[in-house]
Amino acid sequence: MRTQHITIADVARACGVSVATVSRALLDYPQVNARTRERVVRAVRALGYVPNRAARSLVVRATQTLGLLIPDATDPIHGQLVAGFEQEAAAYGYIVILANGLDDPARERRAIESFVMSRADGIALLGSVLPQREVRRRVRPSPVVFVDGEHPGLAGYQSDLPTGCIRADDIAGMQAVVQHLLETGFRSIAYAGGTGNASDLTRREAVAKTLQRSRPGATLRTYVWRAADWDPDTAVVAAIARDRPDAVICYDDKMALSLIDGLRTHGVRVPRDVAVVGFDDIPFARLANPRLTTIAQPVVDMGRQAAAMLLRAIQKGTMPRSVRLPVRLIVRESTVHTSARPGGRSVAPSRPGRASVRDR
Amino acid sequence: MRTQHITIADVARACGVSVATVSRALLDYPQVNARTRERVVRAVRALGYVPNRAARSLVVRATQTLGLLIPDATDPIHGQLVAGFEQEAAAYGYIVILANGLDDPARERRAIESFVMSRADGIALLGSVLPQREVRRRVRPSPVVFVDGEHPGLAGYQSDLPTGCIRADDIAGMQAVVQHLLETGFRSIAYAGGTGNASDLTRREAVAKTLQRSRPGATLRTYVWRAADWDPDTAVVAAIARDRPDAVICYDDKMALSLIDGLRTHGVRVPRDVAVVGFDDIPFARLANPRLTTIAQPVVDMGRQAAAMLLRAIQKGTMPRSVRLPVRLIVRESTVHTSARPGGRSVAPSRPGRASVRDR
DNA sequence: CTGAAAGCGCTAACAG
DNA sequence: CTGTTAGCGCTTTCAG
Repeated sequence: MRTQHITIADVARACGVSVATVSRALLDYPQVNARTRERVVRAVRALGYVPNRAARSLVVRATQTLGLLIPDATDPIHGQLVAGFEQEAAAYGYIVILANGLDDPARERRAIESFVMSRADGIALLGSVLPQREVRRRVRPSPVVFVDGEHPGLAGYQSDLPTGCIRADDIAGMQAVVQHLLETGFRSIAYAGGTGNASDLTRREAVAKTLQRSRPGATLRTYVWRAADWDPDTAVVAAIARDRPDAVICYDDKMALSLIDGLRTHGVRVPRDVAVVGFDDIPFARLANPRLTTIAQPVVDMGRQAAAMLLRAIQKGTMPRSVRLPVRLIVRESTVHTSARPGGRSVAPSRPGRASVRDR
Repeated sequence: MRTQHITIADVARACGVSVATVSRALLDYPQVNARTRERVVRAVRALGYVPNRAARSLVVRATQTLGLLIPDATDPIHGQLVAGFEQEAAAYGYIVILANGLDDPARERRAIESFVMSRADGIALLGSVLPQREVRRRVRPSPVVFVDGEHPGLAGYQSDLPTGCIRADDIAGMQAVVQHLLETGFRSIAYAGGTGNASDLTRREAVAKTLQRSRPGATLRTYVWRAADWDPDTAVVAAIARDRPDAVICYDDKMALSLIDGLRTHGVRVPRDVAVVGFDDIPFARLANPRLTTIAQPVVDMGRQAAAMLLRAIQKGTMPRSVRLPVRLIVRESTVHTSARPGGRSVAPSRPGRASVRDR
């Protein structure tokens, strides 16, 4: 345990050259003699030398490190983004330091400060609950990318900064959902959400607007789900079981699956009695029974793109423009009447909306 | 973008003291004059100074960093471990660098080397596919913790190193499952797995042994699932639909849920025609329809413990002993005949095994 | 209580 | 092609 780490000086001594030569050999400088390099490489292996990144980054003023903040690693959707991000970063020799913000501004500030202490060359924030300008100020001069910023002030997605923001096009997604539901013949459509963050507000608003466009004067009944992730909000479930709207659009898949489970306990059948829609297309959406109609966000890709944007910003010194990524409506059983026979096949909706796919 | 970072020298200059004093003030040395400290703190805030961790760790020979390798952030079970690990690390002021090994030895070696370059004070490996001694050698002198090591040589869980290993007690879990199935009246029991890693081999073996103990001579029919995570292995599904074993114990919940979904397509009812058991108790297990009987591992806690063990090893210089954590059998609908009525309630098994709970 | 100075391990001029 | 040397930003003796 108390062994010191091998340093470049040890290697230099071992093969009778200067530390500069060892450094150059390891950095693949072309001017080093092939035989010298060979000796160095051999000594490195023999001694088990591994360069000290801290020392290196101190002099080159770059850490080859990206910081990634996510709300909560427990959520599969965040995990997928992490996977994409880490993959892209690793492909370019960057390491990633990870922090969970838990939707708490204080924790998020601490995480950001930690990234700055680590002098991360770039920082990505998923679901940040802080104002974007505050973040920019804190991390300056490192580039930041916001993925699905959730600061309430961002509701409507109009006020994302012009560069360095990545978003799925929730609004288009919700329009497609509403259109699909209406075309399928559902009349009373409700929304279940309630986190109060930007995307919750935006999604609800998008549903309301789309609904009003086709049926002026209609108001959107909204259920406020207060339970934590995965947990059923029994009050909401009971209310929906009682009200029996034709369809409920949920904030995300987790909520939708919880709701479906809760409704089953109440003896309410989905989609026959109440249709349910989710958001995200987590892997379980298609394994649920009934399989869940949802909006797929390209999450892994968003993670990859976040890293790629940072890498480009680091290299070029200028942050790429913000992007809005397309989502896909995936129609599955939870919004399509199944035949009476248990285990029966799904029936296609009359006319699937544009930009939608039918699954299976 | 091109602004230099503020250094401790800038702060010193700004308040007319030496860098040593600034350093001491920031490190809360008791001997600094209260008024001096005040001036320093003020300057720090005014200038937005954030210490450079690389510089600091170079001199103190500690990085306040933990490395965490997981197979794949996409998997919810791994995400939960990450959450626990990061939480514990953060609570003690450590940052975590994350890498995905993807069950690939080469990637895992690269990740480990990266941790060593970062001079992580401790390293945790989830589902490592490398021999434990090789890993120890590579990371020396840093402490390593193995969580659910998956190197095939570890099958049977006899050969985990005596210190620094964390494992769920899969074997006890499988015994409880088999016992539960037999007591519930299932006779032909099959196993579906096939990753070939340590826990797959061990779980299968545990099932086979337990079965043989109660019915000598019985052989365990095994289905080899070759599809990737989440994807149905259509051949296996078809085979099970044809063979109709009374119950299938799956390697993990993902496989179990895929299987259930596949069987539904074949018109095979779970549990009426075939009962299905998973492993892990991912959040979706209890939202599935039928709700999935499974073995719960304390994953978040395992993450926390992994970090705690490393922290203790860092502090005391000696690694705690390996631990085997208890698991819980959670009996849900997928192994209990439901009433004919759709949406019907579950019926309790005659005598739930020890260490098992009934859910809901 | 504070300052000067010596590194931590490495890279990058600058000489040779 | 290789060696010498001056730092990178910080902590920590050692003197005052």
